[in-house]
Amino acid sequence: MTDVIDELHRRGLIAQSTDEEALRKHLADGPVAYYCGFDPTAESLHVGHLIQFMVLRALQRAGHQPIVLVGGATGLIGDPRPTSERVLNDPATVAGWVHRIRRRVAPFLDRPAAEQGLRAPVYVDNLDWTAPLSAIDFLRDLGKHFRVNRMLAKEAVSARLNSDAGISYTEFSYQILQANDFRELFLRHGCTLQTGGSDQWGNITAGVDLVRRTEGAATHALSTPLITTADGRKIGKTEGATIWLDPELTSPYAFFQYWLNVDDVDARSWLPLFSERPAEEVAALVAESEQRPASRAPQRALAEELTRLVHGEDELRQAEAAGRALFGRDDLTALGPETLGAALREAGSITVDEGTPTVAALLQRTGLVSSLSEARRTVKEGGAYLNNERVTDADAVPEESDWLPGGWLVLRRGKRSVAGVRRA
RNA sequence: GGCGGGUUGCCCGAGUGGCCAAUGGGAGCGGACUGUAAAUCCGUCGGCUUAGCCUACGAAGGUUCGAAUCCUUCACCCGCCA
Repeated sequence: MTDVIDELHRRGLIAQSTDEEALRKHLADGPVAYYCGFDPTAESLHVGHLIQFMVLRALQRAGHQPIVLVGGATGLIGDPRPTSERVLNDPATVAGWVHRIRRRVAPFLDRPAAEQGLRAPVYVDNLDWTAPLSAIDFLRDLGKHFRVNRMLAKEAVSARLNSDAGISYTEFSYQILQANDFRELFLRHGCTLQTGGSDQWGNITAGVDLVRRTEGAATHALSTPLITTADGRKIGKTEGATIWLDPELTSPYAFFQYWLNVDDVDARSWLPLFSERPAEEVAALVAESEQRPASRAPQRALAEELTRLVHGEDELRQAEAAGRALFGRDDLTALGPETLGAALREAGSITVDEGTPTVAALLQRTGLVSSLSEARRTVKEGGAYLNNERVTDADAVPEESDWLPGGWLVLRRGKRSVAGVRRA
């Protein structure tokens, strides 16, 4: 059996760790309960969170016991960002996000448990033990174990102390809550390893320290590096929009397309992180990309594997088929109403009931452009297409003969943005 | 508390009475080239009922035929002095 730590290193998933030899030995001694926490700061997790699941899954495959924590409590407090204070979210909203996120996250670890007989994940919410905590308990039982000097030295805190924004007492306290999570999970589930992003390192080690002080036990920690594009931007942000894991926010088609369009440099460096293929296959795909960039081998592998992981096999098939249909540049009438309809629904579509609006209006209504002025501009620039034919008059109304079988119009802006219009 | 400087479009940054929807750069968007890539080049880049009109240069008033540009008050930011 290969060592998980070796695998994680090979894939570039480890940024920092506590005593690595001790951790290796600990993992070799038998199943270890380990956890990673996710704070509900939005209604869905995004592509940036995927890397945590890669770590969780690798450990699960190695026979260990995953625990997934959704921070119903810490999400109400907010961990200090280096730049500015967070805006507090409404408790009811946060509770809603907790449910939504938990539901979406299940397949990552539940599926391997069901299909490969691996250990099923335990789901917890830190609100369960944090809400009952009184101010007296908090200050006497937890606060006594934290030296302010050390708390101030944590990177997240010191960055804020040196900024104009300063830091509220609320966010300053965050690390105590996260540390207590580790302690609670140690006591409740025998959890001895915490994983998370490198930006969480201070909070994670605070937990390791707390468990040592209060329980006299040694625990471990691993952090993942921050994944960025070659030009230094965070993963999963395109044209200002975030790529979410929730299909209601980012369609499986858009998700698939995001990975397919990653540029060569990033695709090569990201593939080992996100692919669970054997090392040799990953290396071969990267080599192929270097010799024959047009193959887009790493991009395809990423798109395929991750769409399958996040959205499932069926959605993957549909996203792939939609891409093929819409980017084929073939005669659209050759597609057949079922294929065309399915592809356009994946890509995004609208329905018109009364008389057909102008092309400009349709561009706007499908969301391909944000205003009529932009629609006119796009047409003028030669970037608008109706059924793969360049549109020259923004105010023209599609003719009867433009409607494709099934009652569809295919609208495109530029090379990649496609939307369907369906006649009711 | 005193003195001085600043607040311009997504961001940076010109503009100091009409020729300003506002120079330039970046981001974005489109086109060409490609591989649904990068780089490069070209174009575009507030809105609308688009040869015109409306809204915009921190906020509110004022002067003027006419203001981003002048005056007054307010808010915020940055220096120097206390």
